[in-house]
Amino acid sequence: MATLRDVANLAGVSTATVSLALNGRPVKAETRDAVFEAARKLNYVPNRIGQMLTSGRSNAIELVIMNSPEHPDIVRQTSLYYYLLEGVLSVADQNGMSVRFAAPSYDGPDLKRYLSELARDRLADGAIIVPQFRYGDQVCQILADLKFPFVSLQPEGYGVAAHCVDMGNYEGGCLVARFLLGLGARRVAVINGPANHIDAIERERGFVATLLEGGGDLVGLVNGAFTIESGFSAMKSLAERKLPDAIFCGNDYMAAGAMKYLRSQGVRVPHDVTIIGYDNSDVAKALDPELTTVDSHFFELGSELATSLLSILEAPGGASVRNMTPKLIARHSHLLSA
Amino acid sequence: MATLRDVANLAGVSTATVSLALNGRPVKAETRDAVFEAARKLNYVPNRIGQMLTSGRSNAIELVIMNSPEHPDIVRQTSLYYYLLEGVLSVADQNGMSVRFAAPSYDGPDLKRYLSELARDRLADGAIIVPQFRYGDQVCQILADLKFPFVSLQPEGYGVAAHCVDMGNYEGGCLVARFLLGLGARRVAVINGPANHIDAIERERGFVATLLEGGGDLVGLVNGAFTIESGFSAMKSLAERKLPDAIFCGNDYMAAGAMKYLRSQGVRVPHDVTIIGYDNSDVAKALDPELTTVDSHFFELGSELATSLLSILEAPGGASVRNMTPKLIARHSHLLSA
DNA sequence: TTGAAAGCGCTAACAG
DNA sequence: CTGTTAGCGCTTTCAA
Repeated sequence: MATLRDVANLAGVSTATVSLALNGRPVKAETRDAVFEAARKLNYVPNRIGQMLTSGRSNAIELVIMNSPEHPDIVRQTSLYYYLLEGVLSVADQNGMSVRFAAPSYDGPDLKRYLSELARDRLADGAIIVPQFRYGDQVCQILADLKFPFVSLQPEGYGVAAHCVDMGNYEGGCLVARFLLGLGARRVAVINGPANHIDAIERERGFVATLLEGGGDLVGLVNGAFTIESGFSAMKSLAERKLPDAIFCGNDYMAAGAMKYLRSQGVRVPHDVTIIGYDNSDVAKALDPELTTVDSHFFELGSELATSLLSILEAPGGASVRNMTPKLIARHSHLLSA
Repeated sequence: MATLRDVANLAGVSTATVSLALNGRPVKAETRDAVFEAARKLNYVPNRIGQMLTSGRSNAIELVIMNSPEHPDIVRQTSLYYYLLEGVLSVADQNGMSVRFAAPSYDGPDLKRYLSELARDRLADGAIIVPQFRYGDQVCQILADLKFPFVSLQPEGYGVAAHCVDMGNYEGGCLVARFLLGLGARRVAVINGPANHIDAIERERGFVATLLEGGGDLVGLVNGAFTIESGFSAMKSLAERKLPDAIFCGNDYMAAGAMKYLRSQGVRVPHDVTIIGYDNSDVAKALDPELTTVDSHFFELGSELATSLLSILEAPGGASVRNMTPKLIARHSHLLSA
């Protein structure tokens, strides 16, 4: 593998000159040409490790998607984060940064070690944290104490003051409530995700506040696990009482489960009851009727997180919030008011 | 940030001794204790960049999921690769390796540059390639020429002799054909993915060979794009002729689209026609009726790829194939024979 | 405009 | 068992 020294020898100049030339610094034109020619001949590609050591930067960012031991399946079963990853990747790519990926779990001492190494082993210049659960502030706190640059996907004021991107779950909940009220729904139930999942909490808060304010009644509330099966059982337990006008499900998977249970009981969607999902995931379009849901724009979320992190790396310190706006996607799982 | 030298100073020994002690090499017990104590006090975490530079290894592997400019959506819209990524991550983690992620496109000169840098910039010790499309051999060829260690997710004998993990698409196709024949199906159609997608080709080859051998007839064949919409249109064009007994769809998304079209026409699944999907993706379980499909075990595929790569890094050279076995998941989108 | 030399943090070869 | 020394590949003063 050719090194800078090889190029220097071939071009008949010093390594310092090669470095200058290759990095576009002022060098006599002929010298520059000779250097480039030599580099080309040798198929020279700079050893990034060498560059890192001198520059002290790794030009990499780490995407950290936290997992809960209580709900190990959420990440694996809801592949939304793939889109987020793609969004991060696109921005990183454009800025010559590479992306590392990790998905540690909240429990045990391993986490502390992981974070401590993340912050100090110099493999990444900064991190994007997806806390998911309430205990996310532990993570942010540790990173903040270590003065390691990071952005977190969470609403403002959850624990540590830091840089965050708020995906707009509260607003999304409001959106759904307003939509249902507009449809004429009055008696409404919620099948939500885990009670300690940040997104679930926020969606519910926004939804319930807007619903009650608008004169609707919350007539049922069950927590599931963001999975199809849990949506099915949640719907089952909800159906023990009189069916509401509409059911807001914390994500599309649970909506799919709920619809499955209803169909098994001969209840028609949307004819007998309206179902609303959340996430605009793959399943939303696959269901029949297609699911009315909320799109959080996960790809754009990823790019926003990456953009935000890059600007923090440029100008460290402070705290900030960027608010993303979810969008309601009206499809066929709701009925217009009579 | 504490360095080795700081630890050495505090412990009153040389940096070499600290290095030995920290790496579990023979050192007098008291010395070792002193070193660990000093390291702990300083919150010392080894700078990986320094380690890399001396060892020449980065302890990272790069997961490369190739994209086609013709079908830019496949990766973004079928999130299966997320599970593969998780599988790679789990093995990497267990072996102290980290994972980088990239998703380059096949077109243009950028690809060559990307590969050339991948192979020479020393940021990754090896790569896992997911070629997806036929032109994948270009990529493997370049990497092989550069003598960069890699494993490719593809069947044996596709281009360059190398290390590959075969996900068993041919066998999966056979599985479906045998299943349908066993059900009594005779007139069968296929809605397949893009004609240049490796997985699609293999699934079809296995399927058609087994079907004809078993006395079935192939009465229709349309290529879609692995998306719901393309499944919908493919089904529409297929339905211009007499409906077959069964339709094998190249993936679950297209099966969802096909089912949607059929339902819109009042055709009942599985009563009037049997639909089989592929991938056992999230949508398979969400559909109603739940989709009979084939599971390729993407998580395990990821771990296998990583395991394979790690062993190549241990003992370079040669070529190998590891065959994975897909599994048919019988659910409710098929009818038992009368 | 260019070269010599130092140094980023670590490991390894060699002496002692 | 431990210290000295050299060196991994690069960038960056500092002189010339």
